[in-house]
Amino acid sequence: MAIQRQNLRDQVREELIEWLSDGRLGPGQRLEEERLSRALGVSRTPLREALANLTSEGLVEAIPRRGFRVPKLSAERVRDLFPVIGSLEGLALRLSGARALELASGLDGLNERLVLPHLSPRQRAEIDRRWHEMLVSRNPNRELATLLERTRSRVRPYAGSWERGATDIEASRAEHAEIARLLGSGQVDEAAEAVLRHWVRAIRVVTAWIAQK
Amino acid sequence: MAIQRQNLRDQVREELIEWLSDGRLGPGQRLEEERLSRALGVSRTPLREALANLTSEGLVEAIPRRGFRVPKLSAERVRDLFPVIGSLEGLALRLSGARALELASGLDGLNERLVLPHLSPRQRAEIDRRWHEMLVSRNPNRELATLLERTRSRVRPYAGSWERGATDIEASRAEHAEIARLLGSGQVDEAAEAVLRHWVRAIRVVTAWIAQK
DNA sequence: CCATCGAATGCTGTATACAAAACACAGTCT
DNA sequence: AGACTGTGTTTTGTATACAGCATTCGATGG
Repeated sequence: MAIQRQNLRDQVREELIEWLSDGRLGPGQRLEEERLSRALGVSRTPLREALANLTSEGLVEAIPRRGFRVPKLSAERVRDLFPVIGSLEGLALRLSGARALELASGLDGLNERLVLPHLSPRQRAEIDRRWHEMLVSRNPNRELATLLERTRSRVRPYAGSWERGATDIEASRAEHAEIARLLGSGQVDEAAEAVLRHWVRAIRVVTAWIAQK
Repeated sequence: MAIQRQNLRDQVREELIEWLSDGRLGPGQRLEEERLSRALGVSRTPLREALANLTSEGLVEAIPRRGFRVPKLSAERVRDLFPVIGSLEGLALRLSGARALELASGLDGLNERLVLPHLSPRQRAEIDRRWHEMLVSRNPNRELATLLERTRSRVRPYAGSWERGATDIEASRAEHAEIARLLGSGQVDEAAEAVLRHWVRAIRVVTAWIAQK
């Protein structure tokens, strides 16, 4: 049972996150308040409150006197955010402790699907997302969980790099497998380090993809 | 020279953060929009946008149909946030690399002042804040810096625990010194671990202080 | 034909107005 | 006496109106 949200601000917020995730709002796009509010069926006030909300999470950016935009793809942002996510996921693992042991098989199951040949970049990104989601699912720290979720949603627009050629999918699969193996054998600290390395290595891949576009 | 902010939303935001930091707005307090907007000299619209903004950072919380409040002190929040901060500061150190070496003497200088006998809890908290600020000042990762700053500002209301008796000030000083020593000798990874331990140990102190109040 | 200046248009930033929900308090009923 | 209901007041949530800035497109001059 979903929580009944009572104010438009939060409903609009969730809807915008949805639109940002599925690409209906893409990087660099300008968010014209009048058009958007009509599309959402609300007035500009709750829309602007939702946008102000998303601004501080970095999902949209506000340029004074020029309104709101979806941030453009930026190699610098990838370089900065990926290690942060890696570090936070590592912390999540360490805080999961023994509860993380049982994750290994589930992680492996998802991981195998990552390399299926017929997948679209979007599908692959979705599997990867769920893999990382499962990875931290035993973490009891709520603040960490929301922080991770929010930070990860900021790198959602970079999911396009999962196209063949751009990402060495087999390398990712192997790293995932190694992390799951370490986890399964109780080497949580080592797994945490491997997660960080995994994200740091991904920087090269994604920045190269950005440059080549 | 401060950046000339052009919209009221951001100005109000900064002002509210100021009020939250210096205690003019204390934990549990209700934020009546009409009164606040009059006090700030703006209308409710930019105020609400600023509040919506602060909501997603956790500095205020929104209760539907009941407005905005300053979050109450909560032991759970301390347990959750402190390790996150510790982990992020550790990452900041590791990303600082060799640039962190030169920090040691400055850190020690501040650290000595932490134990001066005549300080108020507020002054001690301020010195501690500046110590940690300096600790991560060589980190080149902007995203990490803002994330750290924001997360740290959420635990600002817990600064009252710096009163004598509540916090073992000497223990903090010793931990700071150890971190600076590791840093000075180039053992950055060990320093990062020590920072995390430092924050984890502080959980006990601060939760005890909350309970005893 | 190109460049530069200016007016028009569209959009943002802010204020205000209105409706609906929550709260407080008093009066009434059990 | 205690609890409940009803009314008045306060406060939030949303919509709309208005002013001012930015951008764009066209006109005019070189």
